[in-house]
Amino acid sequence: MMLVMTRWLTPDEQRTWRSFLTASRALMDTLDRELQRDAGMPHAYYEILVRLSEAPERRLRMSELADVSGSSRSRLSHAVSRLEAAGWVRREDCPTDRRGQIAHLTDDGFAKLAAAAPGHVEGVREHLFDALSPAQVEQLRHISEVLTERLKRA
Amino acid sequence: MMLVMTRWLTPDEQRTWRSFLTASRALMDTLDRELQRDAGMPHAYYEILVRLSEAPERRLRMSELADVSGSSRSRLSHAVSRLEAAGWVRREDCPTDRRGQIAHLTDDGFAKLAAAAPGHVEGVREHLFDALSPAQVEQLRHISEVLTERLKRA
DNA sequence: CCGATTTAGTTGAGAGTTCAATTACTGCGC
DNA sequence: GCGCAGTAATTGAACTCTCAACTAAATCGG
Repeated sequence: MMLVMTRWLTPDEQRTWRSFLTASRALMDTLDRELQRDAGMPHAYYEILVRLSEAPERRLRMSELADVSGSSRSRLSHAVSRLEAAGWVRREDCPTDRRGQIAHLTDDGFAKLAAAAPGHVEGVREHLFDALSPAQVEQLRHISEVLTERLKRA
Repeated sequence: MMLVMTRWLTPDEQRTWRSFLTASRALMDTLDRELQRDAGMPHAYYEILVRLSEAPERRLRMSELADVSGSSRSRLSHAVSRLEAAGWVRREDCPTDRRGQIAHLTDDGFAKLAAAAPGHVEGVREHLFDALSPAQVEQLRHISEVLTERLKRA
């Protein structure tokens, strides 16, 4: 029989955890809703377009795009299929690896992104940065980097 | 014609935003996956059970449950249907408002929650609190509370 | 070089979420 | 009381995401 003492959360941790949960959920939901309303796409799709737009020649291997956009491969595959149907992304064969596919942001996709970006950035500013002091921004960055680092190991 | 200067993000804000996005997504994905694997339910369902378990008599009006669990009404409705099918929740008529429904956590549901909680709490501790100093926990709580407060207005 | 393992990417099914429409009831104003 | 705006909750369709299974190609060990 397995018997391990659970390290329950202290009241302070409990409060922190619930606040964090509520805040990040509300923030993401709000931004997602705004993006859906103004640009007709979920935030996950927006991020795919952003990452592609920053890549050299606006091209990225599927697996690399999955990594930087925080998607599973399967999710990315489905998403790119939709983005391709919308005409915002095209798939190309990889010349050096015949298993590979390269996602390429089209001009239409870039235009779409350029049109959506100001509104979205305004949302991020309004709902996140306008609420925080410079010191808190610094703290949040540090905390997020520590967490990201730790979660990458797992 | 609408013409508003976009207040773009500074490099520091950019970095913070992306880190936060990556970290919170990774954290939620990890906890969701663990909960799905160990308890066969997504985190959203787990939270519904938690909130019910804390309510007087383990009963809560649907709309109130939606509020505290951060669900839309529609989402909650679908979710409770599933939880009801699993035998963890029952719906009852509200005696004071004939439009109302009351969600009631069953004994099976409570047992299920009690079984799932230690593993989940361990995950929260491992992936979140073990990575942060007490000062950072304090900072994160404060930041989250500010954000929650602001997002509630919108 | 060859079989075994690993990696890249896709696919389909099932599960969860969203959005808009719908039903039913409450409570307000007159 | 009566009509009417607002509230409670559900529903179905469309969409997104997850998981496991699958194909195909690269790579590794002998």
